[in-house]
This record gives sequence, structure tokens and C-alpha cells, in this order.
Amino acid sequence: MKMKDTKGDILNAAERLFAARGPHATSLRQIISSAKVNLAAVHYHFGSKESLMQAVMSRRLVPLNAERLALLEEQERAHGRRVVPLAKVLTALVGPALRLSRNPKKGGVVFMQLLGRCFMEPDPKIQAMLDQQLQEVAGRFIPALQRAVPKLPEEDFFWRIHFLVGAMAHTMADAERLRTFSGGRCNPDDTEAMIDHLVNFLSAGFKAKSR
Amino acid sequence: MKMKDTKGDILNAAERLFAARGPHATSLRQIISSAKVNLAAVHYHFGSKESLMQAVMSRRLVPLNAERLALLEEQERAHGRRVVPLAKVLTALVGPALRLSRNPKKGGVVFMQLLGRCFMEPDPKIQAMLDQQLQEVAGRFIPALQRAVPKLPEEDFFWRIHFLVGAMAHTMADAERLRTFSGGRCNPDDTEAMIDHLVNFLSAGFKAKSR
DNA sequence: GCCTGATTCAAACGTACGTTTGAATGAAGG
DNA sequence: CCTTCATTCAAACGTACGTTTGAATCAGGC
Repeated sequence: MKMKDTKGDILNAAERLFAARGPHATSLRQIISSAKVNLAAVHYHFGSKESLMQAVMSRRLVPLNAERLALLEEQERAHGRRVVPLAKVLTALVGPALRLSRNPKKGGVVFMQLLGRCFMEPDPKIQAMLDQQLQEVAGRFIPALQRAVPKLPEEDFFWRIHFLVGAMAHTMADAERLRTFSGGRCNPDDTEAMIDHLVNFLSAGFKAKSR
Repeated sequence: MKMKDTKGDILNAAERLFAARGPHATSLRQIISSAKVNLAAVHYHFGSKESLMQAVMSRRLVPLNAERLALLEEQERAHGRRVVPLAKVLTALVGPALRLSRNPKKGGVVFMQLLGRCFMEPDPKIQAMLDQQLQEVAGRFIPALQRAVPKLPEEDFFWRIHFLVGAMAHTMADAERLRTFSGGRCNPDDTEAMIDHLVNFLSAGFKAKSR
């Protein structure tokens, strides 16, 4: 009855270390030392460091993106033929990602940080992987957002999507920094407050008059 | 009359490669090969890879931050005892950084990208360096921003600073991505338009009613 | 009890890294 | 001309990396 879950142990250790130091700055030897498994086990189970990274991301991203799409569909169902309000769409998009920090079974704050970092990662391999994972989400959310701000010129609209991604990624990657920076006035552990602040900020930004 | 500027060549090559692949993923050998200098020259002139990185950043950041402070002071002088409007403060903060891309003598889009990446860098050494370089700017701009939105509760205020940093950093690090993502509708080469879009977005976000 | 296939393991592979060394080079001063 | 000092250079240092290998271990089926 050993039941040692080598594969899962590697995934968990890799997730934690990738998030803390970045994928490039994390070595396989650090991972296997933390997971207490043999070095060759990584290549046996995953094939390469790059495939391991992909597995780390997929494990969490697939359900996360499914949740985003489900929330959006729920809103669209609830609103029938009417347009889903901007704040509802934004909440369906950023809520599941930020809420990760409240769910240790899904990686908790650790994976949230890793996901935030990946948005900023220069490595084209990681970029391609992320783009692929986000393709469906983008395809569904962009039209929904556009319907929510129908009078906004397309150029403004895409700039604001860009700012949205930046604000969201930075919040995911480094919410903890805000605690000290704000002198304790902000508490990143209060996830729902964090979501409200972000959605509130983004909503106002999206609704700004174009110039 | 050789006049070869080894030190400058290294700085330029390092800046370009650090920005393109990230400091951690760039090796000294890639840098010296691009700069066409000897490997030992890096340690002769800079001492270590880390010091080189610091030199790369300081060369641009010192004048950049000076420009930010000068613009802010100019606004404060122009407005006398009245409060400097939010958009003016934001422009003084993000304008000089985004305008880098128009000034090849100051590193152009290359350094802008590197600076954006550094905000997201996990490496504590880089974080400490950035914090130190930004200390004076933060100390001057935060009160100015706070005066510009005096009715905003402090908790909201600091969250929005956080979102501001994320949107700005992402815009600096990856404005080019928006060109393809928007299907050509957005043109990151038009720096002044980029600044307007960002300031417009951030202003609306900062002015949003607290909930 | 042995065979089979999946898993674990210690050891080594070749490569690339940041850094150091010590000699060669080159211009300036006496 | 010789010394001096800063700079450049080729070569090597030791270390760490991702990956591969082949044998050891283990479980379950016949």
C-alpha cells in the first residue's frame, strides 16, 4: 500500500517553484528535491522540462477556462436576448482566476501567481502555450465585452482589453506586494473584495468616453 | 584612433537581449557575441552579470525618473495652490516611460520593453533594484495622485495604483502584441495615442465611485 | 514461481553557464 | 626606449543544467 503519487508530487512541486522563481529560473533538480523523487522520473512521466511546464498549466487552466465559459453562458442565459452588463462579463472573466487563491485544491494562490507571471513571460514557447489555452475563452468573451460597450470604437476597445490583461495579470502575479506597499490598508486575502475592486476599476475604464 | 566603446557596446547589446528574452534567459556569451567583444570585458567593466543588469537599468532609469519628477513639478508650478488634475499627474507618470519608444537615443522601444518586464520579474534582486530606483518617484507621485482624487478611500486608492502599475507595465512590455491581437486596429507605434488611451482608461478607473 | 511491463534509481552524458587567470596589446609619459 | 597602466584576448576553471542510460525494483497475471 505504498500508493506514492510520483506524477502528482512532481506537478505540485513544479507548480510551487515555477510560481515562486519563474519557470526559467527553476531547475529540475530543485523540483525533484522538493518532491522527493528521482531525477529521471520527470522525463519518464513528462518527457521534458517544457512538457512538464505544459502539464502544470493544463491541469489548472482547463477547468479554470471551463468555469469562465460556464459563468458567461449562465449570464447570457439569465439575460435572454438582452445584453449582459459589462460588470457581469468582467466578473465571469477575472473572478474565476482571482478566486483560485481561495481554493488550495486548485493550486491556490500559487497557481494564480504562476498564471499571472506567464502573461509576462518572454519565452515564445510559453506564450504559444498560453495563447492556445486562451483561444476559446478569448473567442467567447471578446464579443460579449463588445456587446456590453457597443458605442466604443474598436480601437479604444482593444486598447482597453490590453490594459485589462495587464491589470489582471499583475494582480494575479503580485497581489501580495500590495499588502506592504499599501501599508496594510489593502488585504489581498479578501478575494471577493479584490475581485470587486478590479471589476469596478475595469468597468469604469471601459465605460470612459473615447477621445 | 580606434575609439572603440566596449563598455557602451556591451550595455547596448545587453539591453537589447535582456529585453527580448529576459535577463535570466540571456547569457553573457550571447551578449558578447552580439557586441563583438571579449567575454572577460564584461567582468572587467562591470564586475558581474548582475552589476551589468543594474548598469543597463540605471543608464535609462535615472534620466527617465528625473523627467517624470520634472514634469510633475512643472504641473504643480503651473497650478499654484490648486490641485493638479488627475490626468496631468498620470501623464507625467506614464508619458515619459511610454515615450521612450520614440527616442532611440534613450533605448527606444527596447528599453521600454525591458522596464515593463522588470516589473513582473520574480527575481528578488531585480525587484530590490527597481524598488530603489522608483522610491523617489513613488514618494512624489502618490501624494499628488491622492490629492487628485481626494474623496477616494485609501483602500480603493492603493488597489487602483496596483492596477495602474499592471496596465502600464504590460503596455510597456508588450504593446507590440496588441497590433496583431487587434487585427491591426491598434498601432503601438503611435506613442501619443497610446499615452492618451492609457491615461484616459486610468483616469476613468481612478474616478470610479467606490463601493 | 516466474514472467512481464511499468516504475524507480544511481550514475553518467554532453553542453552551457558565470567567472577567473595570465599573457598579449596598445597608447601615453618620462 | 623603456616603463606604466588600462584594456583586450584566448583559454581554462568549476559548477549546474537538461537529458539519457541501463540496471534494480515492484506489482499483478498466468
